[in-house]
Amino acid sequence: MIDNRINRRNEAPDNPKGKYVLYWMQGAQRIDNNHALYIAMKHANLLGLPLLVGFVLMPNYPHAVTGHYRFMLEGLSLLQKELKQMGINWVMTLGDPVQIVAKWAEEAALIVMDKGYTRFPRHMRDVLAKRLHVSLYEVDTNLIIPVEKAYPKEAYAAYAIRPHLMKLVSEYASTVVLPKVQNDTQLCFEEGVEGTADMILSKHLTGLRSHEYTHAPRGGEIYAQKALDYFIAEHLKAYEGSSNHPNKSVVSRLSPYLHFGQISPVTIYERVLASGLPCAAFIEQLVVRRELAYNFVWYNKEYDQLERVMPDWAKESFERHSHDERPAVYSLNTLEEAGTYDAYWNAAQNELLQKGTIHNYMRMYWGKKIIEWSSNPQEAFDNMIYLNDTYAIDGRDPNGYAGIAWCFGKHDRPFFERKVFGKVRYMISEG
DNA sequence: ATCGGCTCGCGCAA
DNA sequence: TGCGCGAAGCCGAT
Repeated sequence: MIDNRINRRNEAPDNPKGKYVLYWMQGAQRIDNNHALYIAMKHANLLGLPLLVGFVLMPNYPHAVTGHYRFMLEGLSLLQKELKQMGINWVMTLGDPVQIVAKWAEEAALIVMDKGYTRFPRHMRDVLAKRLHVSLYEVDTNLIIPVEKAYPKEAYAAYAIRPHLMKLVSEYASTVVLPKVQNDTQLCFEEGVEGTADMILSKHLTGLRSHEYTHAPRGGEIYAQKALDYFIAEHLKAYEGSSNHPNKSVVSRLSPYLHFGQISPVTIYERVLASGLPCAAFIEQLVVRRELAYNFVWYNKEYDQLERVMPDWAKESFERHSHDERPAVYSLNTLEEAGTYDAYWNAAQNELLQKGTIHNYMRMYWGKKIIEWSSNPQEAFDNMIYLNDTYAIDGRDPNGYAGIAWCFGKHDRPFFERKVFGKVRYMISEG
């Protein structure tokens, strides 16, 4: 089944003079259940070459703030140590991935990379595929079912994709067993960036917009595993009973780890199933809702353009209600500072600012309210994208774009006419 | 507290 | 071609 995750991205041959196999790691920042790492190790062993894992640290990733980088760098510094212990070379370089991977490629026998799903990571991979003159393989490892194997087009709603996913999930959710490293020759890279998250932030990332979380989760594969253990032990039972009751809000807290690929959904799936507890509601989230979000961004490249996101019935409905009176109209600034009249909404916004996450249910309520408080849907949409991308640790993620689009009728059905929203589903605070 | 209706269009059986 | 049904909705009737 691992072969079904590989996409050969060019026609170029291996470089017979290559000194190493390169795994350009970007989206899957982990060792556990990393299919791209597995493929790269297999190739290295076959060719008798050492493996180089290269990560490119971009100093100006779109929308990223210091808190995002900190979480990611915490994970990378642990990862680097683990790889070294396994006999695998690691280099992290500051700059533009296309330039740097092209440079690493000069001495590589072949290249493996993980897959990017949203516009920017995807574009970089497309550019590299055209530019490189050495074999380039792309591996879909951040989904249980690779996005193109799951469904061949943009799904209208969850019901369309659900049976396909559920039919394939057990086939694809199997543990990756990494081969032993056979050649652990140490390679030397002078341009590598090293040190703790703090050191790297203060030395190399000084141009960033500063936003630090007061209650951030800690980044890294072992903390992802701990969060999973904790969720299964303490919250899975309640999740099955009341995940749609906001006052009993049960969160898996795994989405920041999933966003940076610090944990594999395969790992989560297997561990949750192995617990023996009922888990249908959680599996629905992990498999159906998550893969639907990836399906959305993969097949609809304008996933962050309101016009391209709304179904026609929602468009017409919003238009008919464009002159409805709003209960309040808030500026981006007021929203950003959690200064509305609604204490529940402010709490959700403050949680976003301080922890970098919002409970799934609350994010929908959060979004629906922004629609109600904006003079038009376009402004609401743009503000939601901005706030989520900037403040959520897992912003800039398919789940975020799909969640925001849902607030505007995407993947949903029409409902009873009401003010401002028309036939688009509305939500009110409960208790 | 619980239930059917609201409303649209896709997916699939027929 | 027709029918079932859908992310967390609301409303009014019982």
